[in-house]
Amino acid sequence: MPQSSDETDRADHREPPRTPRGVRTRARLVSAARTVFERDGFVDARLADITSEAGTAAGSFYTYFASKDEIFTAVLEEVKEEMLHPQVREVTGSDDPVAVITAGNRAYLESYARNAALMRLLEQVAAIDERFAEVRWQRGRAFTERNARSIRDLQQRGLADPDIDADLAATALSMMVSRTAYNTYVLGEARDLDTLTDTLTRLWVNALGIPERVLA
Amino acid sequence: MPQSSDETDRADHREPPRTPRGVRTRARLVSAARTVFERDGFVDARLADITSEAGTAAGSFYTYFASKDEIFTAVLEEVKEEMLHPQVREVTGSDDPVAVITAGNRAYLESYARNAALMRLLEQVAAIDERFAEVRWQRGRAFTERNARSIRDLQQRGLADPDIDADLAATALSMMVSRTAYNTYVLGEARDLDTLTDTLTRLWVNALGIPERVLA
Amino acid sequence: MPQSSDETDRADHREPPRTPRGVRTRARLVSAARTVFERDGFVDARLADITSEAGTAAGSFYTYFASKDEIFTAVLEEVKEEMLHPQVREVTGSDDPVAVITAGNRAYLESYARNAALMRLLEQVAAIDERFAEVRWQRGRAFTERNARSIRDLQQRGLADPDIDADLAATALSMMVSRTAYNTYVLGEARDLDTLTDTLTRLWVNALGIPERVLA
Amino acid sequence: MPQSSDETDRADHREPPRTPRGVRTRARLVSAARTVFERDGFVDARLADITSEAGTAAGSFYTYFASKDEIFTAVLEEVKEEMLHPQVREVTGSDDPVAVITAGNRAYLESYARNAALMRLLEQVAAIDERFAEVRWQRGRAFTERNARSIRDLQQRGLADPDIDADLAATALSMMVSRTAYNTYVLGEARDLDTLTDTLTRLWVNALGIPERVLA
DNA sequence: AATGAATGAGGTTTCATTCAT
DNA sequence: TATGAATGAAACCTCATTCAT
Repeated sequence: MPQSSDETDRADHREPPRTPRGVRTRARLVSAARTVFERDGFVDARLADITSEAGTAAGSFYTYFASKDEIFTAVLEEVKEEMLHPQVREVTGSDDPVAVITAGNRAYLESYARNAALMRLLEQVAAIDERFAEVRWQRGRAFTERNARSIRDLQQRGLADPDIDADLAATALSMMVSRTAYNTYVLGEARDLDTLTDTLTRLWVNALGIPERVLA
Repeated sequence: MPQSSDETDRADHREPPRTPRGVRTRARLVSAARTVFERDGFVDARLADITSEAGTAAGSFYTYFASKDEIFTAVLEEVKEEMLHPQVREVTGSDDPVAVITAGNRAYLESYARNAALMRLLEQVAAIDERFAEVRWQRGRAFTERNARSIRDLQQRGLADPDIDADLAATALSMMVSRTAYNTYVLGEARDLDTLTDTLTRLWVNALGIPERVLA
Repeated sequence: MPQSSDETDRADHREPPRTPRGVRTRARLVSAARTVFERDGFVDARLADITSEAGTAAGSFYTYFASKDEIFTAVLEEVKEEMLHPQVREVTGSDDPVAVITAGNRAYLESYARNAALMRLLEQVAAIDERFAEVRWQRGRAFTERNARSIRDLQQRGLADPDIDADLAATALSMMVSRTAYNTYVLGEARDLDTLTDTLTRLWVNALGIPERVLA
Repeated sequence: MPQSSDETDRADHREPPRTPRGVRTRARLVSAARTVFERDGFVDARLADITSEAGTAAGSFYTYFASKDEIFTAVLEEVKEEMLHPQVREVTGSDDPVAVITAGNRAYLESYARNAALMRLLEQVAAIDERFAEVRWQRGRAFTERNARSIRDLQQRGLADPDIDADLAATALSMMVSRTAYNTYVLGEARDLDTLTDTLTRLWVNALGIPERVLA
């Protein structure tokens, strides 16, 4: 009778390292994985490339990860903070909705530009693998829900078109921004950050029917 | 550029069939490829699956195609018309811009819903392979440019906010619609077509500052 | 030059083994390759035959070699010493040119007879692949140049026909010996070693006009 | 009960063509085969290359030939005359043995230079396939035997060293000439035809001990 | 915990040969 | 006789994964 009682016989994730050396090796692997994934894409990346980039033996990979998926998850974990475009709620110090939206969009675009390689990678993996599409969706959800709340708030204050479905609008406008960012920074359709921010913000603001005069 | 073909390389595309039988076999392969690609995704699709789905010998694949890429290109060719969401210019019979935009969006969404499996596939391949990202971009371009012209026209007629960068707006709004369609029909976030059309149209119309009264 | 390696190509040679076990495995593969090549010829030898002869998995071949060419090069490396027919300069202890030539020819023929299977293989590969023709040529060159120097020396000492082009004669006489050896030991035209040595030596000596009385 | 009663069930050679069209097609195939063999070598030549070079369909090959070997044999047949270096017996009109040898060597070298591509091919095939080694051997035999007779004749007339084994010497000297020709015209070690002829002839004449004064 | 060699299933690709038209 | 498509055996090659040290 096997002692493992989990879903399958095969462990599909590994114990975290118990020694400082282990911690270091694992970190080197994750960092190497990010480099290789960003360079070669998820599909073409070979575990051998990752281990050689990390300077470890091929076999060491399995001390910490059970699969390419799993190390990719670890990469996502590592870059989580980096990915979270700085929240701008209080940053602006302003209650002007347009100022908030402008700041949010700008922060998002700057973050996108900085992490373009990673964003391309994320899109790639999400397009291939449903599990990671789910991850992306969960993340976008936080952002979208914040936008939805904000829209509802504006609607209640009479500052946004009340006939618009807030959830759907939040999704659609988020898509507009994120996908335009993808076009610009991943596909390389060169555009000026200021123009981009201004136009996207203006479209966003107009779309929701936020009164024109609010614009600076 | 590693994968481009040089002079000395083996031929990387094949002669078209010269007999009706050949035409049939090739067509069976392309059709089978579409089925397999849509089912398994580009990456996981095996040539053996395609040939067995087509009912041909494994080797017959190479009579018409040199690679998975190449048969995928052929699939794209085959579905080209299917993909072109019906142009709605005259269909509406109206000159009302909102009616035109509504009709355009609805047609796009219906087409997307019909071809969801294919659209997922396209996104997948475009995310993996730059060559197909380029193909997708070229196709979107036609659509986007039409929108840009339309926006400029409205601006000149005083029916749209003249301060907006028409090209960028066209891209951004197209992204909004296409990506929301992806969310809905590929990722399966269930939404009602009417609500979707209305909301996207309203956002689009508002975003461009097209006079409210024109609506409905 | 189609088969030469460019920068972007996959590595076309492998790292040497880093452990004794690896050294052993590699050696088994090289030895097996020699057996298979000598038995089946270069063209008909299959990598699967080599690995099964070596008692390794098929994939292990690629741990050490990138191609059939490459393991053949390794075989050549391994047999390099074996191939070098013992140098006879001082061996004879004599300064008599005829004795030196006799000893050289005999040593060459004996070596050829011993390594007939390998010599057939070499001829085969050199005839097929320019790269190995070059290798053969480089090796023969050392031998031929030694002969050319010897001829020039005899000419200066008045012991050989001074009107003969020493380099060309060296090549031609080397060809005479090596090709006759091939006829005898590879194609199997049975001949007695003594007769062979004597006749070839006599032809060689006469050809250069070395005084008859020096014989015997 | 099968109607074929030959050694095997499979016909391993084909009937000659019965119609003028058939004769032409066959001839085109043989000619194309020669082109392809000379260009790509026997091993790398594909039947598809031959048929496409001949401008026939792939299947037509088997109307006339059962295998690559067989069409190669047909190529050899076609070039038989071309290959036979002009016999020089009476051509010289002289009875001077040196003049005869000179003329023979010169004719051989000229023929070799003219047919270098073919000679490379022959060497290649002979090195690979015993059956064709045999063919080459049979052909060389005629030449060698003529030389052996000539040597014996000279020996009887007191014009050549009587202690030399005439058959072996004939072989060895033929090898000397043919292999030097290979070096020169196939491997491309550039040499002047006159020097080549003179040196080889002088070596040959000296080797057999033909009196010096006979030289022109 | 680390190493790097060994494994072999799983795919791709080629091309001589057959076959229906 | 000619065609060209279809065939499938037979190789090649890769790389995630395991394993002995």
